[in-house]
Amino acid sequence: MARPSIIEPIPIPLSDDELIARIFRGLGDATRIRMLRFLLDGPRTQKEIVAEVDLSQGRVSQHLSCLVWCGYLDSERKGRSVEYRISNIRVAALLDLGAGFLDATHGDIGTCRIVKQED
Amino acid sequence: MARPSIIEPIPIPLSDDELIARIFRGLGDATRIRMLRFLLDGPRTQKEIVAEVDLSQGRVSQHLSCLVWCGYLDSERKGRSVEYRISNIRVAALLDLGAGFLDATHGDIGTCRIVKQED
DNA sequence: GCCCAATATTGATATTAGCGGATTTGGCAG
DNA sequence: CTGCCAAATCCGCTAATATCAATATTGGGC
Repeated sequence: MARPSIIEPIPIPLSDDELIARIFRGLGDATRIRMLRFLLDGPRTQKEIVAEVDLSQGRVSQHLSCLVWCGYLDSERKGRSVEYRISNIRVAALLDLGAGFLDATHGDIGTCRIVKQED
Repeated sequence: MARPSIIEPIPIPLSDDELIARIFRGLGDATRIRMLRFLLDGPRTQKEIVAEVDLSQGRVSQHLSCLVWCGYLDSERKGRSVEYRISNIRVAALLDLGAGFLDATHGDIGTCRIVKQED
């Protein structure tokens, strides 16, 4: 806020609310959750991840690059493979909290027609 | 998948991954984050919330009903108003963790073109 | 019952973002 | 350099969803 718009030093000025929302939106996809939970067991190559989640390789690659960019994962080239790993204990903490929240609310979110309508 | 579509006993069978993802997706909107953070200060009526966030009433109402349904907020009729309050300490914990994560990653998520592309 | 304030809902629309499949790039072995 | 495996990118498609504007509903005071 209160930033000279003429210069535009950073791509786009985003509010704290928007940034925090994006943190959560990054976790707001079942495929990414699945990959993250898989990686809680230890580092894996993309190929292993593709086999685990049973999605097209291109899709998995996109999700992984998103997760790395946003800071949930680290990646490291290993020969022709790329190995991915959970970058931060906060990721595990977030996943735990989310799961705990789900328990506490008895999965009501599964029927929310705003997060996903399917009456 | 692999379920007799004739009977359809429960609305829809959702995987744990999908449910956890939805927990986060519920928090994945700047408007909802803004309202939740405002309510961390204490209970407020919808009218007060509308005034604070400066958004259309209809939109606020929808987001609030989503937040209640999904378990982030409780609501209580008070005369002609409806008062909303954070339902659960986990909500505050999630918001804190999200904010902490944002700090730790220096807001890189703001430039992720997958969570939101705007190169 | 009547009227108004507060909240809820609906319809239309634009944008976001997930997906499979094809193509391209990078890296290692012969 | 050639072939091949792993990964990254691009493309068209579709579903999900945030938003506005307008309208409906609900509760309270008179």
